[in-house]
Amino acid sequence: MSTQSRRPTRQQLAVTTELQATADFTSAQELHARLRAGGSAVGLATVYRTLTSLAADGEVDVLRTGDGEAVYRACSSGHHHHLVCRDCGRTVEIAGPAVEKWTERVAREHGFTDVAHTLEIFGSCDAH
Amino acid sequence: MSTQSRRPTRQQLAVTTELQATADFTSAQELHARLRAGGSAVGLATVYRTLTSLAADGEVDVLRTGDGEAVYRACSSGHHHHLVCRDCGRTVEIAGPAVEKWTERVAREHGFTDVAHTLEIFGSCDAH
DNA sequence: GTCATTGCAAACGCTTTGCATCTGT
DNA sequence: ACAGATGCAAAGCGTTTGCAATGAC
Repeated sequence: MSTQSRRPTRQQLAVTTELQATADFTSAQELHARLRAGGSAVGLATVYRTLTSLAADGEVDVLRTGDGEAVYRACSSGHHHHLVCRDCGRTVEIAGPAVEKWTERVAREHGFTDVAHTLEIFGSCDAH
Repeated sequence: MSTQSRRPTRQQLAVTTELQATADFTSAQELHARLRAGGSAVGLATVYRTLTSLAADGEVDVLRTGDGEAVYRACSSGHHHHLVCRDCGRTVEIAGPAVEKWTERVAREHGFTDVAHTLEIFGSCDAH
């Protein structure tokens, strides 16, 4: 089902809409509960399938909470990384042009093309 | 059991020793398998309990892989990243002092302490 | 002897999947 | 009509926990 084409169905539209209506990172379970509460019931499996597919196409950001739950958020456009508090889960978006260039260069130096990367920063934020 | 006091037993010693013998982040399962293979069998639950406790006391770093598995590493062991070929799986170890400093600085600027990070670079290597 | 630790297996929570049904085009 | 999406319930996986047995001091 994945790459490049989604949204033919009521369910997928409900998921993407609900996701975009939420600024914060949201778990699949929570999204599912919210949809159900909002009247537009969607199967949990479908929520997972849609989110997985959206993530594969890079249309949403995914990351893992400290206890291993996946949380999703509609991309706020462009490429960026996350600074995540391991205590409270607060996240800050980070842009780092220097890092982008560095990864690109290092990869090329080793003969790699079509370069992509993942970077997450963890710490304890001062709200503690 | 937790805070500040561990290691009275053969099992806990085996876990910490094996962990320190490994530079990279390692999952509980893998550690368990390695211990078993190495002759010093330890129950899986005990491996988990020990790692959790060590992590709680800040004696090991913990983070989550992309698929939600927890991986552990003895603090202060050599740190590096990986450049991974998405076609053949070939992996190159990368050291990037600049990136280390950058993540540290960015995190501090946002009031985060106790900073750790994950970074993986993906691409297609020239062996194709 | 006392109290913490171990090991096993059962329980858990999140996620994925098999399969029959339903939908969109 | 057909390919793909859906829903349910069952299976998977990593992780945690209850509890009796074991081990440390």
